[in-house]
Amino acid sequence: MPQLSSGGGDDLGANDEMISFKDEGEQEEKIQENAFTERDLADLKSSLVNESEINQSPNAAAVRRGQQSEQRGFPDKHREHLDGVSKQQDGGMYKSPAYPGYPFLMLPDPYLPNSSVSPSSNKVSVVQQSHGMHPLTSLLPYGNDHFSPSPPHLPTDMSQKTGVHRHQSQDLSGYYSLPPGGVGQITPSMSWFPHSLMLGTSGMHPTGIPHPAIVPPTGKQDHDQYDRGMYVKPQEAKREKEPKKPVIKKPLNAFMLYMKEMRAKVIAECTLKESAAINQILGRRWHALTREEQAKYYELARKERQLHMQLYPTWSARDNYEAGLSGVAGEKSKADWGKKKRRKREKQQDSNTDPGSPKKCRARFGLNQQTDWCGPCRRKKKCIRYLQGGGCPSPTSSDLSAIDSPPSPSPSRHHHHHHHHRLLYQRPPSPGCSPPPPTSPPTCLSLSPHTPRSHATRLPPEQSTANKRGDLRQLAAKPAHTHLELSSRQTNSSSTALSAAKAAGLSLKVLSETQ
DNA sequence: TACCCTTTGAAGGTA
DNA sequence: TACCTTCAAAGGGTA
Repeated sequence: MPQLSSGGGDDLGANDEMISFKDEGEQEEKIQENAFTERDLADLKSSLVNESEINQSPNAAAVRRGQQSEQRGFPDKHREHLDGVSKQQDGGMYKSPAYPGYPFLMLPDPYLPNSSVSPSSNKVSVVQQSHGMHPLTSLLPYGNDHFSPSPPHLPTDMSQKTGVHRHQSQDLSGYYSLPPGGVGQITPSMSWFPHSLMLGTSGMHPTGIPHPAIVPPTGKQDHDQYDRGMYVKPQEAKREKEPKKPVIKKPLNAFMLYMKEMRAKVIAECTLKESAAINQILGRRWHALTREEQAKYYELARKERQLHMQLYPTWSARDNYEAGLSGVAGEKSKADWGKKKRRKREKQQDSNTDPGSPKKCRARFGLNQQTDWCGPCRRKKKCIRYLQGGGCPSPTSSDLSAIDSPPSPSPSRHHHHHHHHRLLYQRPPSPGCSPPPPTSPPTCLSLSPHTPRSHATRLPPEQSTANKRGDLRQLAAKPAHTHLELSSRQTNSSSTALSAAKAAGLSLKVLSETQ
């Protein structure tokens, strides 16, 4: 999340630490450490002032750890803090019935009318209503469908492994305006009550308020996404002596939140339906957002994570991994997992072909020339510029690392990039795609996958790695002939030609591919 | 029917 | 510490 962390107002890379919002606590620290956040997020923070006292605890990370370790003994310090949080929240953001659902009970002030960021300007608004979802669903990463009535056995299942214990609901008391201390006496299973009680969602069984993040362990989520209210169908629960563990989904990150909101818009504008293409557009739009705009989503995501932590103190992302591994629960079957593992191996095998290089932008240019770093280096990731120990391309392209190819990367890497762009070009959005907004980069995939230079400085290095990931996946999935062709061409090309290709926005690659 | 694709970000694991 | 992998949403496409 470069935009938020670009230190000193320059490009994102300035401070790698800019991985802001990585964690509430970390974020807080980063904010304090980085001048950027102080300035660029001043509005955000000011708008969040009320909440900052609440959620941006001195050390949110510690809060989580504390929560997780709470089962071993919740630190009094945290308890006090959370009590304070509860009190503050009681009189604050959650008093409004306008947010009758998790997690956006926690909607920050910026999303309130009197905030510095007006709701109208706030893109974090109603999303996917077209899908018959609650107007706030867009802000409800887990969807309001999770609040469908009657999940009966919740306590039983929830008290099982996945850390769905609710005895940390003293934390929730803050979010749900429960009297401090009152919730603390609630049993793990009972701690769910605050949800329904506080939400005032009529018709919901007090005990049946499922958390949106929880989905039935079986079945494809896509098919039951609007019926996830039930962790396990009663009949199934009865049938199965050992009900499958519910799957607690990961909290949505900022981009996911953004996607949920903007997807409908993109679909409407571009008449696209293919999610892959839509997501590409969304990714570009995401980079086109201003820092402030992105900050909203990061803040939402932060709160989302925070609430998720509080709801599932012992939950770990690993749980879902393990779900796939064990095949006991989770959306991923063993077969799926095996495929992923296979793909993983393929990736590793492919990466092994890359000799790698000790050289790094970080080391070569130093901190004083971070602007010359490649994207990954800015993120303290693997340098893509010296992968092959080759020459250093124009630093100006570093931010376009997603599309820029390393000077002379391994064939495999070229392959990845190649396929990436091939997809871009061969699977363009429908012609009905409307032109991008003035302030946005092309929303529709154009011949130049490059993000406009004007945005380059804000382009998160993640784009690079993300594309690499995508390319790697494509590598595993796509035939290699085009890759070989491109590789040969590129390997025979001079660095000048490559530079020209870059300058041409990869047109060379496309051309070579179509030849 | 199940998986793929595609995006960014977060988290966890590994060396 | 750096890097890698997986998962989160979404839904048309594909085998």
